Amino acid sequence: MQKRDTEKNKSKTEEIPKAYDSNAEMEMYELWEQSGAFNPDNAKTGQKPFVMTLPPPNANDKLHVGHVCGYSFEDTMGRYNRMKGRPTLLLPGKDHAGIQTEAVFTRVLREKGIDKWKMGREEFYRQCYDYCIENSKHARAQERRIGLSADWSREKFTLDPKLTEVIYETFYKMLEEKLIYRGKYIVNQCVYCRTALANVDTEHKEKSGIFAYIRYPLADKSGGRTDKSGKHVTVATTRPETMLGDTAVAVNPKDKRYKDLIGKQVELPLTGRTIPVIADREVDETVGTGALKVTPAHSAIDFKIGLRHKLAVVNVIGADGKMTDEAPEKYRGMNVIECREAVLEDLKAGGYLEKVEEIMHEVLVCERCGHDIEQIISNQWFADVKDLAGRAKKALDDKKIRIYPHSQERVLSGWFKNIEPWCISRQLWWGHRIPVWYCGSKALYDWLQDNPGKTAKDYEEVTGKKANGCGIVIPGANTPKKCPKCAGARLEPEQDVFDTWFSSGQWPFSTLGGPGAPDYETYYPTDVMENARDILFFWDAREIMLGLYRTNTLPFHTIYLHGWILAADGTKMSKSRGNGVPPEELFEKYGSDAVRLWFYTDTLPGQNTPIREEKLKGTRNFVNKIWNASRYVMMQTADLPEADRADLSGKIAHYLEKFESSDDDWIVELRNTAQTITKHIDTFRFNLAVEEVREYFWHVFCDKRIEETKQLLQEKPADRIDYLARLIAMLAMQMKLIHPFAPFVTERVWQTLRSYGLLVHEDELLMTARWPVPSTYSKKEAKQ
RNA sequence: GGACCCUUAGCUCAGCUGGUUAGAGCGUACGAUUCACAUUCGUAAGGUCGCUGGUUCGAUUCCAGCAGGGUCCACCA
Repeated sequence: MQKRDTEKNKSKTEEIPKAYDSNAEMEMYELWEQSGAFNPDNAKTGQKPFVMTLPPPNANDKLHVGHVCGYSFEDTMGRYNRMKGRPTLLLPGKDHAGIQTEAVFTRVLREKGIDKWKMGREEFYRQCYDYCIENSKHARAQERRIGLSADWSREKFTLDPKLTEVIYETFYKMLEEKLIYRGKYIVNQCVYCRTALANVDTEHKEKSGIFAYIRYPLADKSGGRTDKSGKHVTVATTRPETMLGDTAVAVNPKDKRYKDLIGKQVELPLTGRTIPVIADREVDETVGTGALKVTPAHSAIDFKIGLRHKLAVVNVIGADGKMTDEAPEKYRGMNVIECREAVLEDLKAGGYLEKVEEIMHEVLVCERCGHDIEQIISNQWFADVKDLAGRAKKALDDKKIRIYPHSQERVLSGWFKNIEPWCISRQLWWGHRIPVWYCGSKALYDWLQDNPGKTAKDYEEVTGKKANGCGIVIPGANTPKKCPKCAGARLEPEQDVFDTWFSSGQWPFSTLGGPGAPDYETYYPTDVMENARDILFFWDAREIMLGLYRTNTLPFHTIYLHGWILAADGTKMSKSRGNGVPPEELFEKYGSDAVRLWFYTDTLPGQNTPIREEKLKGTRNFVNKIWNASRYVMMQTADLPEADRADLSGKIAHYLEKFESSDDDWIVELRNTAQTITKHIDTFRFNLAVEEVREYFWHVFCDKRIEETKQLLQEKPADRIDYLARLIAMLAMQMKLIHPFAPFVTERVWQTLRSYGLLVHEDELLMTARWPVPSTYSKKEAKQ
């Protein structure tokens, strides 16, 4: 009987493979998923939930290494808190990513020879939706592969009807409170994407350009043509074509050179117009010639000067980047580059061009497509977020929200301080349509806004167009039957969509159903927001503001910003460079656990790290070490008769139960290590936690305790069961400590231990096992 | 123009609130290994902790300045 058992167990041990097979990781994932442990509703404790709404990757593409890096940190926090007994919700999702997806899918269509404009909005939307749903499948597989313990039953897409409803409610509320309004301002226009953009959607890029010095001759006293004296004022500009829209020349009032010119008229070459010379304190005497050509329609600073001096506005560049009908006939329809050359040529021919310098300067480009931004005046929807930003700033300054790294707190605070109205409308098809209707027409509404005090009747008289309504705006998702004010039935829907960040800024509560919904009541506010530094302003900032607005609560108390992963040569990974490393390649070569372990040590907050294959080999070796040490320990039990095995199992349980109070030297040492690890996780120092884990497991447990146990077993064979029990208990404890970082290998060890009947009183799954030590640091300490 | 970060061994980086011989991984050199693991083990070499001042009994750690690298913000036409 005893012999048969021995043989049975021996053959069982031989089944344990010699090297850890990371390709079998997904077997463990299936185990977790089937258990229902990802869903916090199944948690049995009454503790406060731990919640993270995971930043949704763009639905239009596969994940890159940066995404799986973020997921690794998110999952570690989730698993740790779940083991601490908190019902844990990691809520996954995908983002429709408005402008970017529209650009990507437009290109996809173009490659197939399909023109988006011919296809039409509805069909485009339908196909783009399918495209995103299809692409999301791939991302979802990658999310599982990295081990993300997310609640898939709650997965969301930003365009889901329920989320849309919540977002619309926010809009209606802000509209009613006049925090959202439609207005005519100078905005950034990407003529390539054909839409207005918020400041944050643009970036500065150094490019070579020209600095043209242009003479504006003094007009004679009658306001007519050139003064015979030949006097002139020279302006310098990088954008000569915009001179066609100039309505003044501004000089600093203190500038002696131009003192006499203030109030006089100068001739604007090529246009037949004359414009005044004005004095404005914002003009910098040291730049260029000290005389600034003022183009209110196409420069933000000029727009402001224009408002101050009530200057006329001449729109010469259209939303499509072509010269408008307000430009002299010759230039109409040209794009800005063509027009620039034509203007320079004509200025030269007329003797107005003094000189042209080649310079390097910063230009605004579209954050998504890289094309030059045009500043134009147009009617857009704006959110006045000044008050919200003030509240957000206060919360930040009061340390109600902590950012890792802390240095970003001041950066974000400064951003809140200098906030400007946020342009939330985009002239795109892909996104949430702004839910308003115009009585009569949008044109009527905008005309009435531009002409305060006027009526629809005035509109008809002035423009010669039919008003067809009273020109009010009617909020609502569905077509209203008639105008509530004038009962008119001619209602024009708004075509613009929301800025993507208006919807993703509501992610922490929109995904939970919004205020009042059961999930919201249970799981809001969330705890930690984890993402990369590059979307701090886009995303975290908006979440704080809109969270405060809609819920009167901060949506989370901590922002953890993981570092960037660069290509091996230290440059940014990018598709165009072709130096990106697909996550799959890393998973296959090293296994998910090894990839995760590398992230924790190298992609620290505020740090950019090149991908290092040697390091991944190192972490893979560590994973294998975990496996082999466990394999050895388990093998020691293989030849035990059943009776001894039961004895062993009981003693292991005893060690585990007494873990917090034991005075056994080895256990005390492990407990201290566990406390250090706990403290590091609680203070978001994942690198130190993993260092501690590795140092202890490899160089203490393996190199010392296992080796010493080998000795003891030889010297005192009678105490064999005791020694083995201690060793196995120590192993099991460490599986718990390592699990948040390397979930797959530790779960497999756990399962193998269980299949040997060695963890009879412990949880079936390691992922729901109890964390072995409490947090010992004080709350105060953690906040510092 | 403003702000932030980085500069520590050949490489990539740790080093929390200042304190005995400054650490890790990888790499290098030499050696071990019929033992759970060659995805192992041992030993060793290798650093004026960017530079210059300051605070201190004592600074890689705090402060100031400088140099180099990186990032972000910004309406220099």
